[in-house]
Amino acid sequence: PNLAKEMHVGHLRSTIIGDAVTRTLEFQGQNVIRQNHVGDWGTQFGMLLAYMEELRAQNIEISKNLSDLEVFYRAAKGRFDESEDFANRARFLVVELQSGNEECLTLWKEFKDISISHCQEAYQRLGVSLSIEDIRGESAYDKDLAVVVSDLDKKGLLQESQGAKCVFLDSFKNKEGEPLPVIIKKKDGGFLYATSDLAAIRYRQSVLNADRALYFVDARQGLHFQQVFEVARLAEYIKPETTLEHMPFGTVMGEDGKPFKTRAGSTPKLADLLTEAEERAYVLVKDKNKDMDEETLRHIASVVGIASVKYADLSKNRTSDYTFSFDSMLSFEGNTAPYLLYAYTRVASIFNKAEIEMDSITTSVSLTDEKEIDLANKLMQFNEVIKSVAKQGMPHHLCAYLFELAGLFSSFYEACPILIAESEIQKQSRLKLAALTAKTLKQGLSLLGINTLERM
RNA sequence: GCACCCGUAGCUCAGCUGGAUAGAGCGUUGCCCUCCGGAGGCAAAGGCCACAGGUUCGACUCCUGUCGGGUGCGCCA
Repeated sequence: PNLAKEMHVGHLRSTIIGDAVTRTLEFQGQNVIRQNHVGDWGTQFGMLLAYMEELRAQNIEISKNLSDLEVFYRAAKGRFDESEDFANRARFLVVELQSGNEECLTLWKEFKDISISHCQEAYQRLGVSLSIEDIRGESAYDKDLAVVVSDLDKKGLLQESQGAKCVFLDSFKNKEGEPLPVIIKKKDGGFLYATSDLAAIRYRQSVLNADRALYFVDARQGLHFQQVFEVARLAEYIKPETTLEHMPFGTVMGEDGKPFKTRAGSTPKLADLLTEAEERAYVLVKDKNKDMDEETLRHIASVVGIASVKYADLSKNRTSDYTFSFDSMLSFEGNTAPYLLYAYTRVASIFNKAEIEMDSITTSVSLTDEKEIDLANKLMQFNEVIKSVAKQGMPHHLCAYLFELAGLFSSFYEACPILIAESEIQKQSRLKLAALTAKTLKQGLSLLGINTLERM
C-alpha cells in the first residue's frame, strides 16, 4: 500500500490473494519470505510534510488529525493545489527528506508509524498474515539507489535522454514508435519506483536468496514489471534460474460497471467496507438465531462478514475485474463464504450431537452408495488443487474445489443417513467420510485465510 | 500506433498443461421436512463458447486476423 493514504478497496486483492498463495506455499513446506513493499518514500510525502509543518506552526496537534489519513491527505492536497508557496515548500521537503534532513525524517517517521499502524489494524481484522517485520518499503532501499545507478552504468546500460538517466530496451516502444525508456534517475536527480524496484530485486536475490519472487500487484503495472524484470536480468541482479513473476489482478468494479466508488464518489476505505460487511452479516445472523446472546452474535457476524468479503475476492479469477456486491457476497447460497461456513458447521454438529471426536474414527471407509463415491473422489483431489494454486497463484481454484466438496457433502448428507445408518460398520464409514470432509474444508479455508465456526 | 487483459446461459462467473453430451450460482418454474441443522437437497427450462479462418484424429482451450470492452505506454506509484 501507499502509506500516504488510507488503505482502500484496491488493497483488498493484493493482500488477500497474496496471503492465500503464501499460506498455500507454506503448507507445501516451502520457505516463503513476505515482503510488504510499502510506498513510503514517494513525492507525495513532501506534501504531507509541508502540511504537518503548517499544523505544527499553528500549535495544532498532529496525531489527532492523523486518525483519518484520507482526510489529512486531501487537506494537504488542497493546500498544494491552492498555494504556490506551499507547493514549492512540498517539493523542497521531498528532496530534504531523501537527503537525510533530521527534522524531515522525524516528521516523516511520525506519519509513517501511524499509517503503518492503520495498515496492521486492517491486516489483523482481515486475518492477513503480514506483520510489521514483513514491511520493507521503498525507504529501506534509499542507500541502494545510487548503487543501482552505478551498476547499470558499469554494465553500459545507462543512457542520458532529455536530462534523465534511462535504460532503453529494444522490445518496448512508446506511442510514437520510438524506444521507450525505463527512467532510473530523473533530470532533477530524483529516483523513481523503477529504481527502488531494481534495488529490491537485487536485495531479494543477493540477501534473501530467493529462487522465485511473486509480485501481487495491480495489472495496470504490468508494463512496468516487464521492463524492470528485463533490466534486472541485463544487470545480472538475478540468477538465470530465478523467476520473477508478476501476479496481476484486475480492478474492483461497482455494480454500475465502473471502478468501485462510494456514493460520495470517493474510493471506499477498507475499514468502512469491513464494518459494513460485519453489520450486514449481523442482521442476517441475528435473524437466524433469535435467542443467541449478543457477544456470540457479534463474533459470528464478524467471522461471516470478513470471510464473505475475502471469499468474494478469492473465488474470482485473479486476472479479471470483478464486481463488488455486498448482496451477493453475503448470500448464503451459491459459491460464497457463508455457504461453506454453514457446510462446515453441519458436519461439526454431527460430531457434537453424537459426542464423538473427529480424530477418533479409525475404521476404513467402504463406499457403496454413489454419493459416497463422489464425495470420496473429490476428497482425494485436494492435493492436486493445492499444487495448482501454488504454481499459478490462483486461489479461486481452491475456492471452486471447496464449493464442490461442500455441495457433494450436502448431497451425501441428504441421501446417506450417518448417525442412523443401517449398520455400525456403515455408520463408522460415513462418520469417517464426514470427518475427512470437515478436515478438508477447515484446512482449505485456513489456506484462504478464513476461520471456521462450530456453529452459526 | 504498440502492448497486456477480457468477450462462455437473462445476470455474476468457472472451465487446470486441447479429449467424450460446455459447468456452477443467482433469477425463473416445479418438487422434497413424523429422518443427523431447510442458512439444505432433487429436478426443469435457458448457450453458434464475440466473429472468421488455420493447426489437430479432436479446439471454449493453441495460432492468425476482425469486431467489441477495459487498461497501460518519458521523469507519480
